This record gives sequence, C-alpha cells and structure tokens, in this order.
Amino acid sequence: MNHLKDYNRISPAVIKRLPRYKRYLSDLRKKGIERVSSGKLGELMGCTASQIRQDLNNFGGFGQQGYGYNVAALSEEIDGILGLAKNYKLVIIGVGNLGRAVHNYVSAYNKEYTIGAIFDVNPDIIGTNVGTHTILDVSQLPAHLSENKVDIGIITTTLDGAQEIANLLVNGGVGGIWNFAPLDLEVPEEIAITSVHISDSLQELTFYINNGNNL
Amino acid sequence: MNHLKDYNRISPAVIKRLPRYKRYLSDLRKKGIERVSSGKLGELMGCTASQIRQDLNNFGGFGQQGYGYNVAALSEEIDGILGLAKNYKLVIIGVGNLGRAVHNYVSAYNKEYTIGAIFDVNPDIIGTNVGTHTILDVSQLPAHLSENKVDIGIITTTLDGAQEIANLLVNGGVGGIWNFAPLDLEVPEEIAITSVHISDSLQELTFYINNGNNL
DNA sequence: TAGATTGTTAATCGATTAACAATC
DNA sequence: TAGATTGTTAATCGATTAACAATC
Repeated sequence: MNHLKDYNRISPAVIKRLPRYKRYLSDLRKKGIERVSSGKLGELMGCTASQIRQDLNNFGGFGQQGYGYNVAALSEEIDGILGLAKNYKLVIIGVGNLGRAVHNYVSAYNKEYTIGAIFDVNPDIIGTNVGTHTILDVSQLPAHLSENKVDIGIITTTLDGAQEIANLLVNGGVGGIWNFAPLDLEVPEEIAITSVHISDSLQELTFYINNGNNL
Repeated sequence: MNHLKDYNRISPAVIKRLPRYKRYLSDLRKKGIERVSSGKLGELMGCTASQIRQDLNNFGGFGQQGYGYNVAALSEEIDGILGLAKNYKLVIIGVGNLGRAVHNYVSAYNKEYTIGAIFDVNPDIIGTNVGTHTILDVSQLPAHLSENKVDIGIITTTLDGAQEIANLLVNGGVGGIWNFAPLDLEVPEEIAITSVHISDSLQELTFYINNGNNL
C-alpha cells in the first residue's frame, strides 16, 4: 500500500497538508466524483497543481498521466500514509467541556481510535459516566498505563499540572500526546506530540482583524 | 506604542509565533524575571536567537544592546501588535461541549474579549443558560448582528450548516471568524478567518507516531 | 572602558512554483 | 493517434541562520 520511502525526511509542511487533502477528497467522494486532476484539485483547495503533485510524489506515484488521480484510491493511500489503517488506544485526562468535546469527537470514529479510559481530578465528577466510560481518578492513570497498552494520551486539563500529566504518560509508555493545554510540553524526542493551542489561534485571528488578512 | 510599520507585509510564520512569545514572556514575568536576552529566550523556546531578533524587528527595536529585552515591556508590545489592547465583541454559534469550552475559555478574559450572545439550533437547550448567557435560537442571529456591532463570530457547530452560519456572520458584518468546524469556510478576503482543525491535528499526530517525530 | 547584546545585512537553507519530457 | 496530465528536474521565492558593526 505505501511505497516505503523514507518518510522521516519529508517536510513537516507536507505532513500538515495531508489531512486537508483527505478532507477535500472525502468531499469529492461524497459528491460521487471518481477522478480529479491536480489542476482541478488545486483550484478547489486554492493551491497550485504543482504543489499537489510534489506533495503526493513524496509518498509514491498515485496518479496516471492523461487521467489524473482516482479519488477513492488516493484517499485510501493518504489514510495509509497517515497510519489510519491501524487502531489506536487513547486515554483522556481532563473531563471538562473540552475533554467531553474531544471524547464525543473521537467516539465518532468506528475503527481508527478507541478510548480506553478517561480521568479527572475533580471528586465531584469522578465515578460519573461520559458515554460508556466512567471517569476515573487521575491517581489511577499510572496503573491503567501499566496494565494497558495506550497509544495516545490526550491532555485536556488546564495549564496547571499538564506537564506532570505528560510525565506520567511518558513514563507509562504512550506513543504520543495530543495536547490541548496552553503550554509547550517537554517530552523526550521519541514521543510524538501535537498541540492544539486554542488561545494562540484566537490571538492570531485578532491580529488579522486589525491588519488585514494574510495577503 | 507600535512603530507603525507595514504590518501587511510581515510573513504569516512570524505572526503565528507571536502568541508563543507572549506565552513564554508571561511565564518569565510570573517567575519575576525582569530581562531576557534573545540568546536566553531562544534557549527556552528551542529556536535561534537570530530568529527572535528578526521576528521582533519586524515591528520595532524593542531591545537594548548589552542588556537584552525588558520582559514586561516586550510582553506589552506584543499585546499591542496583536491588538489585545482593544475589546472585541463575540458571538458563539453552537453550544455543545466545544462551544461551552470556548465560552469558558473566553469568559476568563477580563478585558480583551466579551461574549455578546450565544446561539444554537437545538430546541432542547435554547432558552437555557450558560454562565450569564441564555442560549438563543440561531434564527435570531441576523437580528442580533444588525443590532449589535460584533467583531468575531465563533463557529463551534458541526460540519453541516457551518458555511451557512459563516454567510450569516459575513452578511452581518463581523470582522473575523474563528472556525472550529472541520472544513475550510469560504468568506470574502476582507474577512479575517482562523480555523482550529482539531481532526487534522489528530491525524498529523498519528503520522508522527508511526514515523518518528519531526526531526 | 570592556563586555554584552542588539539591529541589520549577507549567506544559507528549504519550500514552492514553473517547465517539460514521459506516458497513459 | 492526439490530448491530457502526470512525475520530476530546474528556477524562484521566502524564511531561517550566521555574521558583525553599532551601541548600550
């Protein structure tokens, strides 16, 4: 399925664009469109055909001259590249509104991601249910990690204590951390980490409101 | 306060880093550290001193040779650049868990952002309260926009209908849109828009879990 | 004054776009 | 076959880093 190139040398800018390609392809698929050229896709996405071809050719030659790309096939290739063919076990730490939103969101996946357990520090909600999960005390996190293989730890706590949670996750052997707390966590470099910095995003928007959009 | 250069020509990469500088400076401030050199800050942030000086000099010369930067003063300069000295009126459309999380988050600001009204389509929650706000029917959004100056519309709905909400916001004269729905909204180019693509972020993380971190 | 560190120019590096031969 | 469109190399553009004179 994937052409076994050296994915480590591929620019982060390219990787960041893959989910976006996936969104547009899934859109085309819904509309029943079978094939698309880099030219047409570039028009839809607001980027150059050249960029699309360059990006995809990092991973393999998925197109066909004179035809373009098969939408369904390309979409599946991208899933393969991203690693969405596998299943990942998750834990969520912090079950406030944001944690619940992420819980809902991830629960909608039927294959790729499975929530193993959810944790909080607030005694008022520990023991209550969210969907099919019961909120556990965060003190049980290390035990859970040692008894279960967990791929991704999701941090939806506030700033305070987020680094300590990250340490527990790292020591518990997770493969990656999905961080929503407003700080840059320090983790060993073999641990993958992606942060969603919500407040940064609002401040960026504020700049562009005052200074005209990114053109 | 700001040195009135042409902020429109500044690279988006620089703008994206400003909130991050702000976070580190506020951290130093909390620790009671008064001054910092680009060298020391670069060490903390994991970037070059050169980049920090280049970034800041897009906006003005905030440092002093032989001394470095005054933490508090630089922090306030960055606030000014981002436009955080003003107050912005917001509306939130979509009061599920994500909308509530954003509501909480924004409510914590005391000066910069003020929530004017919140909207949803779900009759079960319309009329109920979130903090001091009563959830309004989304059909009342156009009227609200014509009666109130709204700076930022926050879209925390699902994919379906998000573009229609964006159209209402644009027609209602908002200055910018903060989008959490998993699509690229189409808006006129004079409208600032920043999206938080949560699902894209998880997929990016998944890639790095499988392929080693961004090094 | 001497040392430190900036502001800024020049050099390098990486990412995007253009061009075109290969080929379906 | 002729037309379309890819894969890929070369050219351009932009962003990062290095270097250093200016100066506090």
